[in-house]
Amino acid sequence: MFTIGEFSLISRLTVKTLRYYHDEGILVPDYIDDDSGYRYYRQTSVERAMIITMLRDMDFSINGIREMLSGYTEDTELLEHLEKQQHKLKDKISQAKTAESSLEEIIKSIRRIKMNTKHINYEIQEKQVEDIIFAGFRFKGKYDEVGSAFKKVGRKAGRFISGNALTLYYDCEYKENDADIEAGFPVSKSLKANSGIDCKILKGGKSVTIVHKGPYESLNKSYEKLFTFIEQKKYKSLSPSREVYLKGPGMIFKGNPENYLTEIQVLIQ
Amino acid sequence: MFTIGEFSLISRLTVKTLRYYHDEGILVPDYIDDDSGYRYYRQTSVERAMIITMLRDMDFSINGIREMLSGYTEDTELLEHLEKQQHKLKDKISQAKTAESSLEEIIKSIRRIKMNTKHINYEIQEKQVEDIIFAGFRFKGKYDEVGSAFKKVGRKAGRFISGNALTLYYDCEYKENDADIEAGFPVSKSLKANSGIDCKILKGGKSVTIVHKGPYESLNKSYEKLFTFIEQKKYKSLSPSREVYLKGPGMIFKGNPENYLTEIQVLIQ
DNA sequence: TTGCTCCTCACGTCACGTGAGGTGGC
DNA sequence: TTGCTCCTCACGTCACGTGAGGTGGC
Repeated sequence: MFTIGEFSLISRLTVKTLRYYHDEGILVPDYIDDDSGYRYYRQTSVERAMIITMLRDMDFSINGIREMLSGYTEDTELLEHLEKQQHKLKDKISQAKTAESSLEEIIKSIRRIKMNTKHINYEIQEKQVEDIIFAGFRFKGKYDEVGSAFKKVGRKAGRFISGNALTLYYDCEYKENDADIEAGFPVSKSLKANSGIDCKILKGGKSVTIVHKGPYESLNKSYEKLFTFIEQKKYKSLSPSREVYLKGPGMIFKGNPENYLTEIQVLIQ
Repeated sequence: MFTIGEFSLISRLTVKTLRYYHDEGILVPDYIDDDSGYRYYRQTSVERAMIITMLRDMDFSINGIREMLSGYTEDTELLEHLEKQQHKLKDKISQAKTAESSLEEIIKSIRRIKMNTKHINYEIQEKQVEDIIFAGFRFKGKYDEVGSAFKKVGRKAGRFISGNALTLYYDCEYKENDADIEAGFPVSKSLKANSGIDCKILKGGKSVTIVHKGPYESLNKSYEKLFTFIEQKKYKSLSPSREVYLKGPGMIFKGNPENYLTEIQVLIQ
């Protein structure tokens, strides 16, 4: 006869679990001391404990186990129980598998962004910007409406998207409410115009650029730097200016705005 | 603005769940009527609801989701969360898989027993019993000690077991306490004698047999029939008699004793 | 005496579900 | 008025875990 502690070590079930199984009547001690209330278990109960553990591993409920171990379930009924449980397990497996693979996708895309934004130069740069095919939605409104514009274009352009989201600002000044904005994505091939979404080639050329780190509210600081530089160099800036969102709120997680990365590009003559 | 019921239809989350997510602060209504307490949701919250659903599908806890959606987790931290969750999911999958395959094994073995016991003849039969290689443990004791004897032999003979458990009764009379019993299994090859477990060839021969259906306590009825028949036929019975357990308490489930099937075999001259 | 094991009882966990009892708008 | 939707509050679920407060044997 083993005390509950010894039996716990043998059966690899916690003392609490053993007491619970006693309460539930699926693993009753072989002897209980009337005075102390101590539970004692025989060697033969080890086997029963192992069977219960096995069934619990198979996700059977305590009630299910009680019924199955009661000894008065017919074979056919027992088979039904087992097959039902097998189905449940199979469902669980396939669910977990799809969840795992979409999680994998998300992890990959975050890693990709991390890789791409690892070796960024935060200085003002003069560089050549390439031509791109651009699918965009142009509207007049507030700056914070670009989010829904991206969604619109995203739905249409879908799998042809070939780079980071970007916006074109056609105004030469800052406008609170009625800004002339085009928001969209570079795409791998020209798409048919559709519900306000237009495709065109954005000509590249010589540009001055800077990568802004931080929330969008502080973008003005980087604009200031950039235009001061352009003025010093006596360049002439061309409209529209562009913002490329290297790292932003993203599709799923908002992220920390302090870590947002936005490249401002101004074409020059 | 949608009422909670409308939003429930759109988001495919129950009203109760939406109220709970409100309480937990992970999906707060966009407007709450002060008088009625009615919750109202905007279109933009649909997306958030979908993200939460996705994360719940991936088995994230409400607290985990709250943290991840708070917007102030760094990328590295976020990646850690996601990878941790991925590990959890992978563990869950592999656990469920092993559970499912052992369940499959059990189902198969029960089906096998069902098949084998489907077309059984319950009449007294005269038939030829074949020679078998038998690994057994012989002891003097009570009938209900055969269980542990089977276990002993089972552990040694393991994968060489090639048929149903059987016992040999060497006494010519019924003994309550000091019965001379050998319990074991037919095996596919002769094993070395070891800790009281002995291997030998059980010679077959002409026999009278009957299949007993029901608990072991009622076996005496079938014995009576069998020996009455032997007497009538003027056969001479040979010792030991055998019991072959076609269907019994089994390795895992006790089953219903009313359905136990035991073949009694008595060799005759 | 001390330390260890055992006991019971009540409450906590997690993500909701289930009602009871009541209100408000069409 | 009726039927429907919404509300809050309290309690239930499932398989234990956590701790408080206490006992008994070495």
